[in-house]
Amino acid sequence: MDQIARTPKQIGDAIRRQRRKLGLNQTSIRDKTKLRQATISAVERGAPGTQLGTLCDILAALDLEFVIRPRTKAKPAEIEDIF
Amino acid sequence: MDQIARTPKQIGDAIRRQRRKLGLNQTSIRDKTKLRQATISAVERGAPGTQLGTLCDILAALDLEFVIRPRTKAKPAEIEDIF
DNA sequence: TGTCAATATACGCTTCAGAGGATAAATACC
DNA sequence: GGTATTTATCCTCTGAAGCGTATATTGACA
Repeated sequence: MDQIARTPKQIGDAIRRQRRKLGLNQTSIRDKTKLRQATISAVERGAPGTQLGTLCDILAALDLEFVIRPRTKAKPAEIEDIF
Repeated sequence: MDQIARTPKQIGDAIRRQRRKLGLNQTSIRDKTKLRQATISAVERGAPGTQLGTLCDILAALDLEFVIRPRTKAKPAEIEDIF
């Protein structure tokens, strides 16, 4: 359930997964935050230029949080989007 | 040991803590990445405009990773820098 | 296959991150 | 206190994020 994320792409994926799990669309996230639907889209697609504030706003809207920890020996199965 | 982080400030703090734990200074992170020392400084100080790519580069240099998970009921002790 | 919802892109605009480069201010250490 | 190291801040410039708005594309489903 917890998602390991080391790249913008993995972070975007984890966000999209959780959003869908909550049965929400990008527009509803836009309403919960002050972000545009286009911005949500960019984040989920892994835009590396996404700003930290933007990301934190989205996480809050999805009731998610970051945990920062030393890297684990990656079981490949847990890191799903190397490419 | 794992750090909960919900804001740019908390993320910056966790990074700084780990960097120091590893006995590194900002200049050595600059050498491991292609970032300027001034940029490392800004990230650790919690600049909300920090870009995701920048952040991931720093995490990699410190051998850290993100985990994204549903928010836990915060024990205040674990969330140390609300202000 | 046609239609509506959902997501991805586009244009123009403003703002700001991070670059190079340099220096001030703080911290540590003798 | 004096000095060296480390971290914060400043200047200018370029690139791009996110904005508003609008539209194209994709996806879901009857």
